[in-house]
Amino acid sequence: MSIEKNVKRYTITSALPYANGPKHIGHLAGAYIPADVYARYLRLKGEDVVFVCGSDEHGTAIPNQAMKEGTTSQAIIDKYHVLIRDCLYNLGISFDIYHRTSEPIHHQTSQEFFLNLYHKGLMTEETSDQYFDEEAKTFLADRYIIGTCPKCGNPNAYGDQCEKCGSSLSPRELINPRSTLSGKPPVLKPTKHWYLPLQDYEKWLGEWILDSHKNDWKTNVYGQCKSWIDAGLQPRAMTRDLDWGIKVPLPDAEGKVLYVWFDAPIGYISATRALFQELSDHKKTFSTPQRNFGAVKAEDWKKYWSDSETKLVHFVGKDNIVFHCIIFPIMLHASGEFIVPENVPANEFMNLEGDKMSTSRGWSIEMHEYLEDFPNKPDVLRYTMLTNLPETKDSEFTWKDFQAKNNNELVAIFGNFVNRALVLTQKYFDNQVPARDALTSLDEKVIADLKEFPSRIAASIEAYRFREATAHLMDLARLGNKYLAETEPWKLAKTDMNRVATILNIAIQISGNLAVLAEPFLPYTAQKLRDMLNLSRLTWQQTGSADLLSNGHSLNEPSLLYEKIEDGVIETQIKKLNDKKNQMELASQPATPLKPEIVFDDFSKIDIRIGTVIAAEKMPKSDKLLKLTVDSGLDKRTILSGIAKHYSPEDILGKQVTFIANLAPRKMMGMESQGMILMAEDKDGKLRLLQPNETVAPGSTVS
RNA sequence: GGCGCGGUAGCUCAGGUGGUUAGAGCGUUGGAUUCAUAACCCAAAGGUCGGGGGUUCAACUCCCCCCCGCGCUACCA
Repeated sequence: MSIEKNVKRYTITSALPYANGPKHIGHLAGAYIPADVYARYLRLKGEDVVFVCGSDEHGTAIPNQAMKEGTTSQAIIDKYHVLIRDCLYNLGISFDIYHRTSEPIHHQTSQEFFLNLYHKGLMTEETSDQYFDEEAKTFLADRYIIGTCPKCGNPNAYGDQCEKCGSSLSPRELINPRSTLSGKPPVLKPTKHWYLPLQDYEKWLGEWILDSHKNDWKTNVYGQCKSWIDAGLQPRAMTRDLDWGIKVPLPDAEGKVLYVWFDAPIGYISATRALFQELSDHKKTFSTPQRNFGAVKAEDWKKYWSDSETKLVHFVGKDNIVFHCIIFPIMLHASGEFIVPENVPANEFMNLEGDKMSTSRGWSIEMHEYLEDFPNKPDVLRYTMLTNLPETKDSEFTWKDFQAKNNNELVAIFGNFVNRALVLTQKYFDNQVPARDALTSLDEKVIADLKEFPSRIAASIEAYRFREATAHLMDLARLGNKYLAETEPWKLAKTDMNRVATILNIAIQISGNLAVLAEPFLPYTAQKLRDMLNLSRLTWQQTGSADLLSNGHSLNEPSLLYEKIEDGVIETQIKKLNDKKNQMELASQPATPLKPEIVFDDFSKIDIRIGTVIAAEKMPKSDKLLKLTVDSGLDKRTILSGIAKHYSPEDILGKQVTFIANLAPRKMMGMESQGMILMAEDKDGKLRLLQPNETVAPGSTVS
C-alpha cells in the first residue's frame, strides 16, 4: 500500500530526446504532452512545480550519426538540440528549462554522482578483454565492430546486434571481426570497467515497487517491472571505452566515459540545478521559467530532488520503463541523497496509419514537418493526440482521425459554442457581458453542472487519465451548446431581452471557464479565448464559478478559434507519408559493404550444393527455426534454418534449395543441423530462397 | 517457447475490489433547428464483451486451456 505523502512540490520530467535526429510525434504521446498537461494543471493550481527536460547528447549513436552525415559529433548535437527544442516549445510544451547533457554543469553533476557511488564502495570493478583497434588506438564500441554473425552467417553483423537475424550479440561472438574504423581485425586487450550491482537492490525494488506501488502504478508499468525483477538483475557496466561522453572521474580511467544511460537520467537533476543557477543569476540561457519562482538561491534545486515532500514523476514511453523504474531509481536510492519517483506513468506506443512509427523507415510524422505543414495549429495536434493517447495499449494516429477531431470536435463543438456565445453577445449587447435576471431551473442546473467540471477534470489528470480529462473538457463545451439549443435566445430576443441577458451571461461564464480549464490541454486556444474575453489569467480554484466575468465587462471582437481542415489537405499528407516511406526504402539502404578479398582457394573450400526439401516442420519451442530434411544427393540430412518467419513448412516442402554441404554440424535447440540453407535478404529484411533457374539433380554442386 | 501487456459496437476507445436492460466519441439513419465555420440539439439502429471450459445464486469483470496482436527474452552455423 502506498503511503499518501504530504506533497509540497512537484518535480516533473519528460524523457530526454536523443539528439541524433529529428523526433516524430509518437514521442509526444508518451513523454511530452501528458507531462505538459500535468505541469500546466499544477501551475494553474498554484503548486510549486518544476518541469524539466533537455537533449540527451552522449552515447555511441551520436558519433555514428556524425559519420553518416560526414560531420562531427558536436555539430550533430548542436543541430538536433536546437531542432528538437524549438519543436517542443512550438508545440506548447512548457518546460521550465530545456537543458542539454553536453553542458559542463551536467558533466559535473554526473561525475559527482558517480564518485559518490564509487567512494561508498557501491561500484564493482571488473577487467575484461575487449576489442581494441591498434591503428586507431582506441577500444571499439560494440557498434564499431563488424564481423560474421555466428548465428546466421551474415558477414556484416554489428558487435551488439545482427540486423539480419535480429539476434543480440556481444563482439566476442563475431567470426572474423574487423574494425569499422580501420578495417583491420581488432585485438583483444584487457580493460577495466565499473559496474553497478543491480542484483543487490532486488529486495529493495521488490518492496518499493511490487509491494508499495501495486495499486497506484499503471498495470503495463508494474507488469514490466515485475517481469524484470522476477527474472533477476545482473551487474551492469556504468562505463564505456569511448571518446564521446562524460569522462570517468578516476585516475586510471583514461579514454573511458560514463555509460549514456548512467548520465542521461542524471540530466534531469542537472537541468533542475541549471534552472536554479540561472534563476539566481537572472540569466536565461537554457531556462524558460513558466511561473514566478520568486527570489531563489542556486542550491534550492536540492529541494526538488532530496526532500521527501517532493513528488517526482517521470513521463516516458514504454521503451524507457526499465531505465526509469529499475536502473535510475537504484542509482538514486544507492546515492542516499535523492528521492525516488512517486510514479512513472509510461504510455505505450502510438502507431501511424496501421504501422509502427519509425523515423528511419520514413513512416512517421516528424514534429518539425507537422509544424511546417500546419503552422499555428499546435493545439489541433495536441488535441488529437490527447484524445487517443496510448494509455493502456498501443493506439493509432490516422490523418482521417486528425481531420475528424478537428472538424467535428474542435470546430463544431468547442469553437462553435464559443463563437455562438460571443456572436450573440455582440449582436444583442454590444459586446458587454449582460447581467443575469431571475434564474429558471434549467439555468440553475447548468450552473450546478458547470461547478462540477473542475474537480472532474482534475481527478482525471491526477490519476494520469489524460484522455478522460480531455473528454471532460469537451463535455463542458457540449453543455454550453445544449444549453443554447434548449433556451434558444435568438428567438427570445424578439420578446424577452432580460431572459436573453440571463442566458448569454451564463453562456459567457461557460466560455470563461473553458478559457481556464482548456489551458493545460490547449494552451494556444486558451490564450486566444482569454484575449477574446478580455480575461486575465485566473487560477484553477476560481473555475467552476458562474461569476468569472462581471456584469458590463467588455469583450473583444470575436474571431474563430479553429478552422476546418479540407479533404485535400489530408490527402496530401497521406500521399506525403507514402512518398517518404518509398523514398526512404530506396535511399536509406546502402549496399552492404564489401567483405575482405579472398582467393580462389578460400572459395573452393566451401561445398555449395542444390538439394530438395523432402520434409519440413516447425521446430518445437522455436519461433524462428524450421527443421528441414534435405535430399542432398548423397544423403538425407537435417538442416535447421531460421526462416520460420518467412516460410511455412508447406511453402518450402518440395522446393530446391541451395545449401552449404560441408559446414561443421551445429547443435541448436538440442538438435544437430547439418548444413546451412542460403537465402537472399531483401531490403526490408525478407528472406527469399536461392534456387537454380531450372530444376537440377539433387546434389548438384555450385561453383 | 518463457515472461509482461492487450483482444469490448463499422472506427477509436472507457468499463476500481463480480450484481438491475454493457458505455462514450466519431461514423450511419431519422427528427428538430437556424444564433453559429450546413455547425449545434434530440432520437434510433448497431455488440453471443477473441474462443472453449470451470467457480458462483450471479462474470466483460475470478480460475484453467486455446487462438490473435504488441513488447522483452531464447533458438535462425
